[in-house]
Amino acid sequence: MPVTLKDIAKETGVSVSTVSRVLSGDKAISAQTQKKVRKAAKKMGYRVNTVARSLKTSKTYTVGFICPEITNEFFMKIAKGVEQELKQQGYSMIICNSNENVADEEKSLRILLEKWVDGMKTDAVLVNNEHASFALVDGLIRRGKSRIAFVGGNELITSAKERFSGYLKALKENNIPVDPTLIRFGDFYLQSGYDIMREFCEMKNAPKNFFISNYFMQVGAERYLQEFEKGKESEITIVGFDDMEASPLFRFTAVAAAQPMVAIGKEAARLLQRRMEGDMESFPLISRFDVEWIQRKI
Amino acid sequence: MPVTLKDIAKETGVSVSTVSRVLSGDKAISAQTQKKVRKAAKKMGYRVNTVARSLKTSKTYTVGFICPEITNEFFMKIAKGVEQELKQQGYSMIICNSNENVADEEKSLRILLEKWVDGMKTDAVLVNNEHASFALVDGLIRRGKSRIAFVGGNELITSAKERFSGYLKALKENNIPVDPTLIRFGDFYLQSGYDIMREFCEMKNAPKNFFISNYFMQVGAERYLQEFEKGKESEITIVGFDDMEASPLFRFTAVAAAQPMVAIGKEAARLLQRRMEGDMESFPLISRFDVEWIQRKI
DNA sequence: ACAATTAATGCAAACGATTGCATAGAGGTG
DNA sequence: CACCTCTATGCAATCGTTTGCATTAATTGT
Repeated sequence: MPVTLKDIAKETGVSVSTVSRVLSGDKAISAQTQKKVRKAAKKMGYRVNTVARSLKTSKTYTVGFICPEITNEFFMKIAKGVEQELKQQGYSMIICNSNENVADEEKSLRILLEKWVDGMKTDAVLVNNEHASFALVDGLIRRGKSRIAFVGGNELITSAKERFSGYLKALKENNIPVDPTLIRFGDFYLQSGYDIMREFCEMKNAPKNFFISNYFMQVGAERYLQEFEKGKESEITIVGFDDMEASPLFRFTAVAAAQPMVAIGKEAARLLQRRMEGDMESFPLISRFDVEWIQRKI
Repeated sequence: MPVTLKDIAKETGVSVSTVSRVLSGDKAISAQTQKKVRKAAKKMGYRVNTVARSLKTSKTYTVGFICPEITNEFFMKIAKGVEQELKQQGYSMIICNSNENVADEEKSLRILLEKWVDGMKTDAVLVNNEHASFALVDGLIRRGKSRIAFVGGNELITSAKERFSGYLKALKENNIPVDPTLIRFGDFYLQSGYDIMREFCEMKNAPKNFFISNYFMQVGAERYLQEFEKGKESEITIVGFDDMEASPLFRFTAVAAAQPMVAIGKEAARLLQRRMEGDMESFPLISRFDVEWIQRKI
C-alpha cells in the first residue's frame, strides 16, 4: 500500500537506484532528474521505509532505555534529556519499564536486542554526590544545628554510599562526633522515608534536623511530619536532594541539592553516541555534574 | 557478525527455510531435524533479526506513544498500563515527547511513521468525568458547604468541559444558584492553579470550598495555600482529581476522584490491538472507567 | 507391486532500500 | 577522428526472513 522507490521509479521513468540517490541527496544526479523525482515523491506521498533501510545499513537509529519505573519523575527527567538530544540526530527511543524486577528487565533486554537497537545506556553520568551532601550538612551545622540525623538510601548503591560519606565528612570537619543512633538506611522509596522519620520522631530525645538522601524518601518523611506535627509550630529542618513537581509542597525542607537531570540525560545521550560511533576505548565513560542549590525556606 | 539463519543452515546441513520453520514452530518438520536445529541455534546464540522479519511480514510489533510531556506522572501512568499490556504480546513501545508543542509532535509522528509502527493511540479511554465531578461537588454540598468555587482546566478540552458540567449539575440538583464570580478556568498546569487560587483568596468575600479540575492545578493551589495560610487553622476544603506520588502532602484536600490510569492504559492497549488486528469498524472506540474515591481528611 | 497419499524438505522469490560496478553518451584534447 | 575523461544513469547483488510451490522419499491402500 505505501509508496516505494519502485513506484516512483515507474512514475518518473528512471531506475530505482536513481530515485534512491536523489532522495538521499547524492549530487551526481542531473538537476532535471532531481526535480522530476522529488516532485513525484512529494506528490505520491513517499515516506522512506526505515525497516528496509535498517536491514541494508544495519543502523536502526533507535536506542533502548530500560527504566526501573516509568512513572518515576526522576528517571523520566533523565529520559527527557536523552530523548531531546537524540531526536536531533534522528534517533528515537524505545522505553521499557523493568518494573524494578529482573525478569521484566531481561525480557525488555531481549526484545530490544532482537530489534537491533543501536545502543543502550551503560555509561555513568552522576552528580558530585559526596560534595553535595557534605555541603548540605555543613550548611546546617553553620546555622547552629549539630544533632543531624541521616536518612540514607539503599546502602548497596554507590550514590547512597557517596551521600553518606559526605555526611560523615561534614561532621568530621566540624568536630562533631558521629552518633550511630542518628543514622538509618532505607531503600530510596516513599514508605521507607515515612517509616524512618517516624522512628526518629519516636525517640526519647528526637533529633530536629535531618539529611534525607533522596526525593522520594523525603516525600515520605514530609508526609509523616504533616500528620504528626499538625498545627504545632515546628522546629524541624530538612535538607535533601532534588527538585520535583511536588517539591513546593514541602514544609520542613530548607535546602535541596537539585540534580540537573535533564542535562544529565543529554550528556548520557552524547556519551552513547560516541559509543555508537565506535569510540570503544574510553568505556564506560563517567561524567560528573554539579548540583544546583534550591533554597526553600529560611 | 550476528548469527543468521544461514549460519545455522550451514552448520546443520539443512536449508534456510527449514531452519526458519523450526524456529517459528512449524510442526511439519521431523523431530530429529528440530532437535538438531534448535541445539545449533542455542549453541550459536541465534537471535532473530526483527528488522528483516518486519520487512517481510510488514509487522513491526512496535507501537508509538506520543506524549505531551514524559515527566508528567499522569501520562506515564497511562503509558505504564499500555506497556504492561503490550509487552505480553511481544510488542514494544516507542515513547516520544512532544513537549507540548506541535512542531515536536509532528517530528515525532514523522519518525514513527517512517519506522512503520503498527499502531498509535487514537481511541479514547476516559473516566466518567461528569459523574465524578458531580459526586465530588454534591458531597461537599451534603456536608453543608454551598459556596463552592470551580477551578477549571482548559475550556477547549472535553474532559474539562465534562467536569464543569458535573459541577453545574450538582449545584442545580441542590438548588444552588450559579455564581459566575466563583468560576475560573486555567490550563491544567501548576502555575494556573496557583494563580487562580490566589485570585479567589484575594476576593473580598473569599470562598472556602473548591473543586479543582486536575492534579497539577491542585498542587499549585495547595502550594499557594501553604504559603498564605501558614499557621492559621484553616477552614478551606478542596475536592479534586487523581492520586499521585505527592498527593499525600496535600493538606486541604478532602476527597479526590482517582482515575485508574494504569487500567486505562491497559484498556487503551487492548483497543489498539483490536485495531491492529483489523477491526476498523468501530473507530474510534470509546471506553469509560469509574473513578476510585480517595478520602484524605475528614 | 504399483498408484496414490502424505510427510519432510528444498528452491527461489519476495519485502524495500542501498551501493559498487558497469556503461552509455557527452565533451575535451592532440 | 581516435582516445580519454567525465557525468549521469542503470544493473544487480545484498541485508535476513518468510512462504508458496515443487520435489523427493516414505507410507499406505488395494
